Amino acid sequence: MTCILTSYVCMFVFELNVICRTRTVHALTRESNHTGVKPSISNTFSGAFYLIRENIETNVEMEKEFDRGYIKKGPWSSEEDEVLLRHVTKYGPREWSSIRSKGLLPRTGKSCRLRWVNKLRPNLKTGCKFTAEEERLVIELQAQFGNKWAKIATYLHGRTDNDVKNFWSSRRKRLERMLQRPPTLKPHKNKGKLPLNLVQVEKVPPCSSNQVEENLSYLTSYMGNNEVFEMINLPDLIKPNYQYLESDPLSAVEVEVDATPLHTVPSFESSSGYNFPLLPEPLMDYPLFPECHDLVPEPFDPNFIDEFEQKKCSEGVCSQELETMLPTLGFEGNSQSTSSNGLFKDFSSEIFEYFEQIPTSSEV
DNA sequence: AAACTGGCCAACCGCAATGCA
DNA sequence: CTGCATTGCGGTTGGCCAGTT
Repeated sequence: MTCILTSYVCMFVFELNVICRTRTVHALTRESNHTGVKPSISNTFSGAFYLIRENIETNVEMEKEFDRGYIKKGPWSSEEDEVLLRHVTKYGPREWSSIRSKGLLPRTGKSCRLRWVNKLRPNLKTGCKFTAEEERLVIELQAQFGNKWAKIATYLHGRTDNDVKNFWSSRRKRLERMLQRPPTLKPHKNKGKLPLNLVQVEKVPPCSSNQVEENLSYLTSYMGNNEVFEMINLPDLIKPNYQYLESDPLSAVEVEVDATPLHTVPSFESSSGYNFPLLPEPLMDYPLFPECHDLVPEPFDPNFIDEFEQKKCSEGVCSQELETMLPTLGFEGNSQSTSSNGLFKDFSSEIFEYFEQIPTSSEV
């Protein structure tokens, strides 16, 4: 009896999770209602489609469209998200192509997978900026692995390869732009701060975004100053294995900027070249922005996906799957996190605005 | 107030790897 | 072994938004 009740509670809570998560996604992401695309069957179809399938209505025209091979592209609707989440709940994050072949969504398997991985997966730190620590980690890992974003992302709790890639890309663009254009010190950008050219490098702790920029401004403002170029070319002291330093001035500057004084970064092996600490497994804990803590109720489970395989249930959603999925609500078996705070703490306040709008069963 | 610019991010595309018949 | 389907990954694009001119 207890089990049954627990299952029902879990089911209910998971449904809430599904609803809230999809609402959250769309509260956080900008719904592009004005994409400029003409309203056509392409636009109206996908939203209506799940209703057709879910409610087992028949709309011959739309079914024909689907059968004709119509594939929707572009932004995802909350309805589509819900359908996708239901599929993943039922079958696990797999069989992406079957979502289309079963007629659940007019999306390609690739598109579905991408949506799940980047937006719907549990424990994603959606809308949360990279912390200084994450930034530093990305820089280190990128130097170690190159542009292996998926690999790098496994070391960053709650970040997708797309997140890392975008972060790196915009960071790189920023740096490029700053190097291309001699900085003009604008007073309004340095309110209450020392003039950038007075910043002492040795006082700058390991990189945060602002500090990186300040450092860069400091460096670029001294372009042409031999002393600075000597500093930039310190890789032999700091990161001797960087081969590309001399050929890529941008990288050189990045390294200089990113190069933290050795004594402040215990994880660096300074004596035997640039040996990053071995990272056989994704890091399980790292500092977060205070506002991000709530988004990550428990350590990331790198085997999350595997658990679907181990716990594949013959029909519907079993309680084990729910346990796997429910960590996003703090139901991972940790009694402390099942408090009311823990239950909804990973949702922004916005979500409850949406939530209140959801009609109750009696209203429906 | 309008135009411009840069940052951010979601999503697409092409290619490679893998699995399977 | 081969060909096809599926999955995963990295690069790229395009749209929105906020800040600046």
